[in-house]
Amino acid sequence: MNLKELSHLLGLSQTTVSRALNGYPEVSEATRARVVAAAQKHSYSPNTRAQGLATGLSRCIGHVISVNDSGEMVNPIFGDFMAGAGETYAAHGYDMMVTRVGQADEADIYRNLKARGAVDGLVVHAPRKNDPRLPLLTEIGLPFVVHGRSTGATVDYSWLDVNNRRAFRDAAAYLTSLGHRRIALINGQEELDFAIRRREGFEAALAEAGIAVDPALMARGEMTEDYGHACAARMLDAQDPPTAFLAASIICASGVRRALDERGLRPGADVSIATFDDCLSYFGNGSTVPVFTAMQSSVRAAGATLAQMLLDRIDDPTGPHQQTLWEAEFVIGASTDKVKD
Amino acid sequence: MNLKELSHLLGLSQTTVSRALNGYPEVSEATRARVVAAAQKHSYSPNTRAQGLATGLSRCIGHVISVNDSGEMVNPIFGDFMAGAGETYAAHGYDMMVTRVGQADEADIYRNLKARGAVDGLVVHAPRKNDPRLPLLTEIGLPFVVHGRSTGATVDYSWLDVNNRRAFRDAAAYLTSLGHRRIALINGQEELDFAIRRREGFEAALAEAGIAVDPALMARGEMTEDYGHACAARMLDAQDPPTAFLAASIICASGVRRALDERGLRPGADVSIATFDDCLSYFGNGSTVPVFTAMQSSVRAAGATLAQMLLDRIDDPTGPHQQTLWEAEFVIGASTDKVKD
DNA sequence: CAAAGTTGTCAAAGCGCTTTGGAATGCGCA
DNA sequence: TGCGCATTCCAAAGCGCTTTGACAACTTTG
Repeated sequence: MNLKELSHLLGLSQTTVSRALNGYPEVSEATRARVVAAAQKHSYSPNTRAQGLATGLSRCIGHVISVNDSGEMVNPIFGDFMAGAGETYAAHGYDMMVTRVGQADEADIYRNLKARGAVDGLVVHAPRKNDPRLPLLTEIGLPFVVHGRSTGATVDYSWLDVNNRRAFRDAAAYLTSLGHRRIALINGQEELDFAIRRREGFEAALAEAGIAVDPALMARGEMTEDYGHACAARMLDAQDPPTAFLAASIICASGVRRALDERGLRPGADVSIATFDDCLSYFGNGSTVPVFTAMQSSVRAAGATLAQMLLDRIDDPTGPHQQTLWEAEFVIGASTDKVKD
Repeated sequence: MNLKELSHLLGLSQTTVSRALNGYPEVSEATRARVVAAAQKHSYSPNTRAQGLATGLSRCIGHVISVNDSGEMVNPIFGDFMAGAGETYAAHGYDMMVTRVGQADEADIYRNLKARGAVDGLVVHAPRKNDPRLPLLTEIGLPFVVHGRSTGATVDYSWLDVNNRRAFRDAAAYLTSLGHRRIALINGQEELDFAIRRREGFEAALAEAGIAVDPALMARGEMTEDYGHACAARMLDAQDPPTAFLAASIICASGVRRALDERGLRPGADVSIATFDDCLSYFGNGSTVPVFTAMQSSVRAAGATLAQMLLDRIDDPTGPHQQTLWEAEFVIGASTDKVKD
């Protein structure tokens, strides 16, 4: 069923039917009602591609997930982010496209997305320091918003970020206030901007407490459960082990916890763990009392909000950039306690 | 840059340029080389929508993720599955579209996807028993493949599934062989077909060992960490607690483990845990020796294979259906041991 | 009652591509 | 020289939609 057939059926022109369906005022309400009913009855929906060709818009948003060439790590927050963003898109009649890309051909992919007119805009995930994507996208004129920020960016851009520096500073300060002085940071990959900020926050808190940073207590890497476990195991088995851990994600933290359990150490009572919590739907932080002391911020909410920011930007590509900083909520759970001596 | 401009630049007709780029034989190699070079230089890529309109194909695959209306659970395997599928799509020049859908308007969404010509085919996730989507998609003529199977389906269809029944039968049998007789099943939602099969396998193994099933030791629900923890906590605190657990996913299992830890019980030595493992990239099952005794099957590989099956099907929509059953690999880890008495 | 404005509708152009059905060109061969 | 046959290229139609500009058919106004 297409426009032509439908308009024939109704004895109207394609113009009128199109206008009736798209809410233009030049068509009488009686006609509109008749058209809408017929469209419903014959389950007519305009062909996406034809509509896009005619309007010059794709009504589609791109999400480029970069897969680093070495590992084949998929970001665990991806699903929840998409669920949040998808809600917003659906409400505005947008589709959502996902493109996988290695880092080698990164620029090509973005250029291609633009050249093909495949998307009207896109969300930049996992921004790095001096991320080359921001100037690139600005140059080729593809509207975008960034989940996070990029230190050293030479262009202005829209972003939504969590105050990672503050969150980690506060969490580390909380641990020092409990008397901990051997605090380990199990950080994400420090190519990523948020990980840099987290480290800075961590170091600031230590400095404030007059504690020297110990490189042996700072790890960086892909935030898997196994990574959390391996780092914690190594540190706990070393001489002068940490009495507290600061983990980059609840999945990491769960690996840290496993390392404690293996050694007969109880989280909280023996060794403290604090973690960042993205509020993943499949990995909550306990239902009643929080399992982990955590800095939490919903990645799903971030997805929904960023999607809205992007749609706004597509509506008005020359308007001012929206820049939003969320504070993580700090909750105290069962995994931290005064240092044991 | 579009075809018209490019052909003007080259002093050729649009036809010739289009044919040159699409590898048609009617154009001389010299001309083709010249055209390809120019396209490269001006970074020309055909407009997706125009191309689609002309060919009648979208070169896009849909993935519909159903979000159940109550909870807002996102399937943790989603990211890894998409990463696998995306690789295949990219290699064949296909895009990947994600649509979020509640269960209420499910049929509408699928119909709409077809009517709009938004996708050339799609992957059905999380099939249920007698899943209405299979006859629906067959009726509206949208090629699809199913990740899993649907008991009671009235139509023939292509699928790839893991032998869940066998996997859970074997794992349960392994536990009984270790002397366990109080074995708990922490299952997924039993609306989902795979969960039904798992339960059947579990029950079969118990029957073979002459053990009566105890409803108090069988849970079903969304496979979150918290769910695994809550079920295990409840069962362990009851009188006559289980001596072994069979968990539906490694995330669930990790919740079960937490319940053990809280109670000072050691996995393996005190209480055994076996689990299904989807080989998620961010939640491996230990790097050297497996943490959990597990039935493992890579969901990422499933994504890649299913994508290929779908592309085959789109190529030849009337051909025979491909139906593939994978056996999970059973690995023995540190989380199981002889029953303690 | 003619002129001017409103309202509801339409024919046709155009979005950027593919593809059909020719049409030139060059070549060998009679 | 002239004919047939590849080879190489092209003009134009068409994919399904939106949108411009025009036009009837009615109202309103002076």
